[in-house]
Amino acid sequence: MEVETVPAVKGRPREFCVDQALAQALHVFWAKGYDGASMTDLTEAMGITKPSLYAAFGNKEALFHKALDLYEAEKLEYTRAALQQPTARKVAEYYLRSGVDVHAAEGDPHGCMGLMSSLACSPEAESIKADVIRRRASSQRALVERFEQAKREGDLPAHIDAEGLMSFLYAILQGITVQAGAGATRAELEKLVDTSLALWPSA
Amino acid sequence: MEVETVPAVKGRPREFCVDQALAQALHVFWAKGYDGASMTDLTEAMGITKPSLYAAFGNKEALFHKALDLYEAEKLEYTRAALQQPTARKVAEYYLRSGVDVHAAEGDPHGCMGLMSSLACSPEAESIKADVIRRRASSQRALVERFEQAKREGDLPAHIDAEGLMSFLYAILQGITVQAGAGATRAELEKLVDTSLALWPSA
DNA sequence: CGACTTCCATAACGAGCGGTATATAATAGG
DNA sequence: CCTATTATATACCGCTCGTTATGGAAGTCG
Repeated sequence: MEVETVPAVKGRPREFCVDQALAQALHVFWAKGYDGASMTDLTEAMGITKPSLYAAFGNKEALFHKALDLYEAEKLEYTRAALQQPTARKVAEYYLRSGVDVHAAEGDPHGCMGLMSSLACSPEAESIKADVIRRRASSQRALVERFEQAKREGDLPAHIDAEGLMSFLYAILQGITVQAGAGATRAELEKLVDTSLALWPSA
Repeated sequence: MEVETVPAVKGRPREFCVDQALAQALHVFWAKGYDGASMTDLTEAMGITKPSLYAAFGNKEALFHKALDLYEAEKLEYTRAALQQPTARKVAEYYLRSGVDVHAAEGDPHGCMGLMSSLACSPEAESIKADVIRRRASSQRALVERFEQAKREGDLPAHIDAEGLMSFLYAILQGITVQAGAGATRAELEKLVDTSLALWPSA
């Protein structure tokens, strides 16, 4: 999978890097939300003009979906890595501590891009909401299965409801992202995580 | 404090009820968020024209703040009632069960108006965010004090961090409102509450 | 009955939105 | 060199936004 140094396409070559421009667009969407990010915001941050944007990405909605793909691949990778942890408790701890790392990071916007786009987006953005909710449901399903495996392996009490526990863990994570977006300090978020883990059921 | 049946004002009397119109506006803001609710949405739901709205409420932002006042007074009253419960556990249970009742009610929009307005609002609505966050902070302070009282009264273990527990309870509530807004069923939300309460620290 | 005051209805304002038509510049193949 | 193809740059489109000016309708006061 070598990058072709010679473009082998006919016309004038584009003068910007698509991946880099997409990363800038992600940053804008993350900071301002789908509706709040105007095409002017986006093109200025991406360093390209509107026709270039439309030629390369389609339209605003398509750009957002591609940005969301990048966001999940880069920033939400921890939701997959967490499942590999040996015990349910460690899964939860990995989930929450990584959640704090990602959603209260120094150089990135605070809060969760998916959450802020699943709420509050208003007019035509129903497809955005649906996309985010669909992705979230997939992640939640994996978490339920992981907890049922943990029950079988004995590191979760048998009386625990896996779906309830997943919903619980997800709620904590959502609370983390909400509070991070509202300006909570990292110390406050870590205290929240510590408190949550102190209450986590032990086998 | 009698209602004056004779207006005693000079000009033409207004033809709509301000309180009722505000209630309609609240419903629209709750369902669509600050940015998502257009003046046309609002005036249509309120049954009045734009000049009437501006004369009675000032502008969109002032209308929102008044709607938020009404929302807190009517729908978030439970956050104050919860503090009166005799034990910290009952405070938490009252908080969470009322949260489900309010944010997944039949006739009202699902999710929390304050939360959806504190996230994602975009351009000029910074003052909205600040207002919501300020109100939230006041509620959170009361909860911390209630938990410290509970520690003194012995119905919370002494090693518990009151701020951490408040942040935890708030995160669950925020998770409830997020999941309610995303279409979670009432049964799912109640399962989340049951799981959370099962993990609540006992004295 | 005016005079005055307040409210309602229509229509319009400027600004910003997402999206695009047009013209020009840069590369490839013939 | 010429044509075809693609990217860029400028300017603009129609639309909706929040907000307001204007004219008339509906009241109280003298």
